[in-house]
Amino acid sequence: MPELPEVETIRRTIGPLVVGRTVVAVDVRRRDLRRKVAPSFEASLLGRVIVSADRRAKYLLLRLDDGLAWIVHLGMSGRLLRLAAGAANDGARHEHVVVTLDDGASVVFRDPRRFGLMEIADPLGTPLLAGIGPEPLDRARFTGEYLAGLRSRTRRSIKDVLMDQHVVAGLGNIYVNEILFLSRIRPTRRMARLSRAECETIVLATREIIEEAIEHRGTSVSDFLDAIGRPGSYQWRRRVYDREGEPCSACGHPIRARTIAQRSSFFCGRCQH
DNA sequence: GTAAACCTGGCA
DNA sequence: TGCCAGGTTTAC
Repeated sequence: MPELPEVETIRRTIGPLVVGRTVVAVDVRRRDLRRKVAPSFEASLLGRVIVSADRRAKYLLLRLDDGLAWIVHLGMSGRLLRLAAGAANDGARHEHVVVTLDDGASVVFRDPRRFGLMEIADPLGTPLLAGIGPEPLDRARFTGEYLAGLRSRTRRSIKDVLMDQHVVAGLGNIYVNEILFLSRIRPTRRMARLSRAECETIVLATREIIEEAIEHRGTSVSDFLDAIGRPGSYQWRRRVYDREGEPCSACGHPIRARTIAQRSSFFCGRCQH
């Protein structure tokens, strides 16, 4: 489900509802997520005050009053939702972790596929966040010069490179497809064969797409909902993702689909070179 | 590099 | 029944 804009949307919706609250109960119903939830998880979270809600790449960081953070990755199908005190939640499945706060509300981690993960750790020390590339909206670090510097000795496609979290943080399949369409560059193009100007174009397109997607509170192509159950609206602005056969918004040529870097990819064969 | 793995649900 | 899905990791 979630790439950077969706995680950012979760952060913005859940932050004001949990910051300042104390954790009064922690219920881990299933530990076997993508990585096993540590035995110390409950004790590390219980009694702590949530002091801020931050995001790094696709990770949500709920910082605690002891300097550690409750770090959550939503994987493909994960959701973090806030249930008000006494809210009916009958028959809900796949709710693997429930954290109750001192106002009676709870934060629920629901993840049918269990590709998500969570831990309590120092964000500066955890291997989870080590080596992640610059945030795409960081104008100082994610630049055309930076991208151009990655061109030498790699045979990787630009799509593969942009989805690599070590290169740039938080981009996934939907937004990389959109970014390359806006850049007019085919997802199959070899990184090494991009011009410096094309690297600049990609950086600008990334910023534009990601800012626009955050403004629209993410993409709900099947089931993404924010922490209070609202869908995003970026799916109505998509130009290529999951639009195989539909006319290109720029030239009318049908959008093509093929697998690139192990993921379904969509592009206009006329506009993108 | 690419393929398969993790796991469940939805849809043709 | 089979294929696909917003992600990441591991193994040829």
